[in-house]
Amino acid sequence: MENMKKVPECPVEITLQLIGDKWKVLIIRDLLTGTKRFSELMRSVTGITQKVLTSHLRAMEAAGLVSRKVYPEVPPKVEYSLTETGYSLKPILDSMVLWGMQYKSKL
Amino acid sequence: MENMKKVPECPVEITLQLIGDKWKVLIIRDLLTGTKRFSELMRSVTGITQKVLTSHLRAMEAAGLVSRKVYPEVPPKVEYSLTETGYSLKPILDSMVLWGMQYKSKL
DNA sequence: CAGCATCCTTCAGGATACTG
DNA sequence: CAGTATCCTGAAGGATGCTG
Repeated sequence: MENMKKVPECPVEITLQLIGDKWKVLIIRDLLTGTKRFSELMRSVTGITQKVLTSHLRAMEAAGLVSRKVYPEVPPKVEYSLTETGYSLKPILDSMVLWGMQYKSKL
Repeated sequence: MENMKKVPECPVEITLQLIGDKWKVLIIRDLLTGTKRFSELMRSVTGITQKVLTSHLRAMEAAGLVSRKVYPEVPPKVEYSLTETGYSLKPILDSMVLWGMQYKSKL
């Protein structure tokens, strides 16, 4: 059973496995400001397609970072929000924002 | 001239453009502990190939994150280290390490 | 509205061989 | 040792159409 490489020893690699992806970071950034509907995310995450947004939301849901709430209405309404674990990523995002601003000012 | 999307407005996207890549994060992590030779990086960045390591180092050099020092010897000796800008990424890496550890302990 | 199903393209990254 | 040069594959992601 050498296929248990799902859990790397190194902490950074764990983090990368969960959010080491451009789209995921952008989705989390937008969810940090509060609950969003699917269509809102489609608009706020510039350039993402339905398929990609869906698959990433599913993956993050499975990882316990995002929760999905379906309202049994017509037309359908689905809201996504960060779980406590997902929200705990905020420090990482914050430092990325801070660094990005500093880097930009040096250009 | 709509091809000027090289500099996104959003700080997070700037950061992602420079280190939004699994390999780059791992390379930076290893350089944070000090100057490394090419072969040392090949070993410490588990699983990376020569070509990929080279291309990422070049990109990070161009971005001003990494400096490359060539010693005119035989056999060749090349050392890579973080620039001040590159080192300033440490808080991001630190928060990723911290988060990774916390997430792991919840599994 | 919030998706799922398909098909198709692209290119990051891997494998291999060669060199100053 | 530290690369460069090719070739090649897979899978991430884009485009489009359909539906509960």
